[in-house]
Amino acid sequence: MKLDSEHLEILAMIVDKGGLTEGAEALGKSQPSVSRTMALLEDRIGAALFEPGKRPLRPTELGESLARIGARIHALNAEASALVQSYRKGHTGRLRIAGTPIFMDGVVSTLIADFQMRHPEVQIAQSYGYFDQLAASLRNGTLDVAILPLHPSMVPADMRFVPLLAGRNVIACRAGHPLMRRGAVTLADIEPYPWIAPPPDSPLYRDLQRALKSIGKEDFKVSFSGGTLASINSVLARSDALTVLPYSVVFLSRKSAGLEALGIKIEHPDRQLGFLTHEAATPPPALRRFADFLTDEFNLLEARIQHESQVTRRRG
Amino acid sequence: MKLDSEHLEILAMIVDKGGLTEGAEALGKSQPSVSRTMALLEDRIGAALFEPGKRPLRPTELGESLARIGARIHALNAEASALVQSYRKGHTGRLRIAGTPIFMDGVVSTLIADFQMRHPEVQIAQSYGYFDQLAASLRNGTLDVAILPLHPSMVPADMRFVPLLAGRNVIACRAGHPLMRRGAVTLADIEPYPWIAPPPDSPLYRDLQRALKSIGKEDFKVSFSGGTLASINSVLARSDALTVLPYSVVFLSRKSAGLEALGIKIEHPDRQLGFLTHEAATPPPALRRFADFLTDEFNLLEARIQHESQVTRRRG
DNA sequence: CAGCTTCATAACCTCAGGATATATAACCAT
DNA sequence: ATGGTTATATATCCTGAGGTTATGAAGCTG
Repeated sequence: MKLDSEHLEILAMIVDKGGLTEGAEALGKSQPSVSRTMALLEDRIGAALFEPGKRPLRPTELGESLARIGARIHALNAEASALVQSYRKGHTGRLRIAGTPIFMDGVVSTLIADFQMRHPEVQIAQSYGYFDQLAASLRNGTLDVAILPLHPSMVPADMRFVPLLAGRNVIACRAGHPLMRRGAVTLADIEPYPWIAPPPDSPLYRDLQRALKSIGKEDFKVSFSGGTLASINSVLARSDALTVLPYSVVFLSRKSAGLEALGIKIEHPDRQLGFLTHEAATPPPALRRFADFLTDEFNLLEARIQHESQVTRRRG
Repeated sequence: MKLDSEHLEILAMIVDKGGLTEGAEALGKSQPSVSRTMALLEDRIGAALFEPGKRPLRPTELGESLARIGARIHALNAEASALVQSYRKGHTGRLRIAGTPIFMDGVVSTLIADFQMRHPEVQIAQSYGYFDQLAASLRNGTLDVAILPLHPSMVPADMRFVPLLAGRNVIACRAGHPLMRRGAVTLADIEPYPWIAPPPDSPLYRDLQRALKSIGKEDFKVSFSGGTLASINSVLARSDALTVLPYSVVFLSRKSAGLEALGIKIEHPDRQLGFLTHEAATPPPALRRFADFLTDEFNLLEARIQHESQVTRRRG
């Protein structure tokens, strides 16, 4: 025999309120409705839930026991409703975020930490990938949002791309690097130093090639390649090697990693960092919160970078 | 927003079984039924419960969370069903039992203890009373069963009386009483001893009067009156006083209280100990169990008393 | 015991949710 | 790839739970 949980909840409310009429009112139902419902329940279980012939309806022993269970069911049901509400508002849920490694490690991961301070109930699953893989994951629904540098013309038709930051690249080195002592740096200046290269399949590797070509340097010596940002930072900090990194990454890890950007202009990649989502997929509500958060934080970051460059320019 | 607990239970089953079809089967419903139910639930909460475009249906994060709650609701619901089953079989419930004090204390209370060993989930509320009050309580539904000595002609029309034991009364005294030394006891023998009387409003008091009158004793000295069985036993054991008690009570408290019955025949009351119930009331199922138990135990008791008297007679 | 309050019943209507039949979409193996 | 297999969704119909209002019956109380 299967009881209707709703019936048990109604019973609990009646017992709690001390009467059928008050219980019905508290439930937002009519009195006859709950009366009939209780009659039906009594029929089903084949026993009285209320003492017969008592006018402020008083539960029997069995009625009281079932009411206790009904109250617990009600609490669970309310918990479920609250969970749904929280989810719909974006305060709860799981967010699957992926992006290109350097940006994820250098910029996004710190922002994710901030985001989780505000929304501890949002579980974030982060992974890495480049454009093709990211787009595929978005399409097959295993990813909610991708964060990567992209040229507007490269955005697939079935996706939406929201730019967050201009993709300015710089040549980075350790803070105490010999090149940092001079004001302007020429091609000849950087000639003797070895290079750290991002993984060969990454866009940054091609950026590095193009950047060096743009300042007239066709071939270069690679002393280290293939590492993640943490490795790159380590090697960079303990050697006189150079590399090409997004300025935002250098900006954010200056203090912690002891990095600086050389004052030499290199070609800007015609891409912007932004996030990519699949139009067809219904995004988890938490994504909206995260996207808003990212937009705000990147605006702030951009403002800080602007401010910094003005101060530096004024000083220099 | 109020979710349907049933929906959550179905969701839990689908997630548990790993697919909609299997879940439907486990629930004893058709596959389209649960499919539509889940579609309805998704509509209501405005979010996906299952990853879209996955064929062995896989729950989303939200779906899994709600399924967990659904499973807990299901457990509570099952608990309620089990409670009802247990109640209907008489293994659970509350039993309000009342009766005349001497019998309740001397016979029934020990049986209640035995009964509760077998049915620990049956809560027993015991109280005391005489006929009028017991009948009134049965009629107004504050009592489930009364245990008292009654003459068949005195059973009210709206009630049912089941006799359990013949109402043989005896003169009781302490085990080492001077009268116990002689074989047959005469009226003259008991002349010098004081009497313990039950409460004056009790049937036993009238029994006492009639019993003594039946052996030719019109007036008697009362040294103690009005106590419960515990008091009577105490006084009886520490004095040479006599009293009239049901033989069953003496039989059961011989060892513990050190009582004996005199070998003098007194008038039998024309009543039988039995239990009285209200015909109109729907009895709690546990009452049936208790009534059956009482019947069995009293049969056993009667057999033990029979056996005893035969042994005594053979010996004496 | 009259009047108030509380609960039960009646009559009506809507819609959740049961079933079967069938379409459609993933999955899998060749 | 592609066709067969399996899993899920949709269509349609039908029953009954449960919502309503109106009204009757039964406890409770002064």
